[in-house]
Amino acid sequence: MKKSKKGSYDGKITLVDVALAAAVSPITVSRVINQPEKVSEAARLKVQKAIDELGYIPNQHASSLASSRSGVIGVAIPSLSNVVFTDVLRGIYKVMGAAGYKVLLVDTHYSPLEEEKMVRTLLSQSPEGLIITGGDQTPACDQLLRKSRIPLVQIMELLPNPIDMNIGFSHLLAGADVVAHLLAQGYQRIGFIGARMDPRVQQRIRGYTQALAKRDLFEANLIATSPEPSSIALGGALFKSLMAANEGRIDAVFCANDDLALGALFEAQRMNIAIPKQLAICGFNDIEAATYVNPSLTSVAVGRYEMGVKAAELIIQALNQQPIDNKQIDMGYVIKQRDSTHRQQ
Amino acid sequence: MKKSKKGSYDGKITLVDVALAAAVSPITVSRVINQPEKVSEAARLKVQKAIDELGYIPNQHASSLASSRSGVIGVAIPSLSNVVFTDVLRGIYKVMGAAGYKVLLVDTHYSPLEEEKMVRTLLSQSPEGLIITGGDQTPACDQLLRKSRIPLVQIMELLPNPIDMNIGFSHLLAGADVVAHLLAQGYQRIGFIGARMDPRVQQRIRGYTQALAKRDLFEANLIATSPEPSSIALGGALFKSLMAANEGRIDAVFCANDDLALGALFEAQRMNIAIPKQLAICGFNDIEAATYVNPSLTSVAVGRYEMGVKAAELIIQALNQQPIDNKQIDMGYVIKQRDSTHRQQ
DNA sequence: TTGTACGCGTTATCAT
DNA sequence: ATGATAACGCGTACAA
Repeated sequence: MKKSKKGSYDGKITLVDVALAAAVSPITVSRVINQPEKVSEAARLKVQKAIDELGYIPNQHASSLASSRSGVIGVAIPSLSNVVFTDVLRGIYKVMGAAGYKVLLVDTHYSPLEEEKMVRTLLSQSPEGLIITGGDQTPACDQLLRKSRIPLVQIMELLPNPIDMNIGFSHLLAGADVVAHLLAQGYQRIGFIGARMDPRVQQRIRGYTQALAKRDLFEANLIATSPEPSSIALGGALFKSLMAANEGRIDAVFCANDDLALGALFEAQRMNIAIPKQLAICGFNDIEAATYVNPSLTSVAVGRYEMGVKAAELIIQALNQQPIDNKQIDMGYVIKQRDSTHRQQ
Repeated sequence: MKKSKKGSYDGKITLVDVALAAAVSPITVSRVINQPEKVSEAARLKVQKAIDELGYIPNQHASSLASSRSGVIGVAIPSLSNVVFTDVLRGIYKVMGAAGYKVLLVDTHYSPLEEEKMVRTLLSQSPEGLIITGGDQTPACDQLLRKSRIPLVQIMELLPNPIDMNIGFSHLLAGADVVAHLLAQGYQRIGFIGARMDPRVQQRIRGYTQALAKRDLFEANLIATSPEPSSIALGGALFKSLMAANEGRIDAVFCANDDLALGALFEAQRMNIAIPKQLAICGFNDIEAATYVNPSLTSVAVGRYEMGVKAAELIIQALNQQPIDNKQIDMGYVIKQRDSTHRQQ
């Protein structure tokens, strides 16, 4: 089962095998694959024929090693079971796929330590670019990334000290704006429901707290949170404890995401609380259900797919040595007002 | 910026650099990383120190090339924006991550041609195993996979002719069972709403059609479909056209998935149709919202995460040369009856 | 347009 | 337990 110096059979067809079959040199085969325009029509056809007949598939590891170009972009996200990230991913895959890059995707489970481990994994694949979530890296991971000298985009939030490039929006401002919206609608006792408590949720809470405190409307028991992953079920449960902790004296709930908001909304319905008459509910992320649920759910919309696209484009620009006018991009957000927070009607 | 024969600096630290720093041979460094037990305590410490100080990260491409072990498992799914697949993915990542394998994930966009392209991409990375969705490969892709001689699992549905291993459930039986359930509840004119029309949805329709035809209850205009991706919005739209096409004479709707079902449910509410009194709605996949929406939504539950786990375990078993008792595994399904199809109460 | 020589960073093999 | 040597399969640089 060994393979002799020149292309004897071992199951794996190599470039040398193709070269032998086509009666050309290996480098010509290489060129047919990578720079067909530099090869004569005749040679190209011969080689292509051999490739097809032998079912040759290039060995990307050998190619990467020889050229130090892996064609791989590493991506690290905190969770695979959250639309928020898969939407961004779709944008990344779209652009990277079209540009001929493969995406190596890792899941950090919201843990900086896991992230560090995963970044090592990614780096060992000699990625040409990296897209990671947020700015909550361990010091070691931060060092690793700074030393790596490849284009890097941190996504999902605006960072004070980006390692390289950064694209996202201000969760702090968004949180404060939601409060402003609710106040403008006449709601006063505004509760907050949050789960998983990642850095972005914490920023939303800060925005919420600051906005309320500024009007002297903040109280600690207005906040109900859980370290567990968000879910509709958890939203319902947190809503119940929020109401209990305030003896029902709550007239609006700001939920850290739409799953929690749906849970709160469904639970409120079961408790026969009229929305938005007795109680307003505002979500975050604007998932599709927000538009169609009854009553429709006010939520904060962000161009996640577009953020993925833009992040990928930034990487590609950097790889093509094109100038990048702005290393930090604010995607902004829009509060989509719907029935669930529409008091006067 | 070149690198001389022995470890002069070029930005990339190699195994040779580490060996030099630790005053051992390169192979010893390699052993410290891959088979630490075969190295003396003293050498191990020296080498580990050098690795840490230099920030050495192994080059996986060189390793793969030399050892013909890439540590990569290729996974192909039709869509990143569908919980159904990301749930499975979570299971795959869980097991593969724990076993030290990297996952290379590609998105086929429900297209066999795209899938063939992506499979080529995957194969060029010398994956040690492959997990792909369904059995709708192009002939060329099928050939590629059969020739590849690496463990392969086809997931999501039960296939008549699996290439290698197969894990899923019968969408045909599930479709028929849903009809049986609705009939048992006393519903007679049962419509079907479907979108995207991939092979699995088609099987569900076949099951539905056969079950109805057997009782002479089938009519062509009971089916409303669209080639577009499923969404809540589309569910609402298809529901409206289904009702229009039947002049409202529909007393149950079987939706190909829960997004469509939620769309139908929300739209029915807006049309003031009482559920389940006037109309039953049954979904498919049992996403979390099905349990909590009001009224709660009957749906077909499948252990997707478990399917991902099992698929990954099959691959690993095969890689470890362990015997595999059953190359085809039926995950089964359960109809979760909830309020939306509960006529007598 | 085509080919030659060599190196990419690591591991397998065989010695010591 | 440790090391020398030769691949692994391909691309770069230069030559023809």
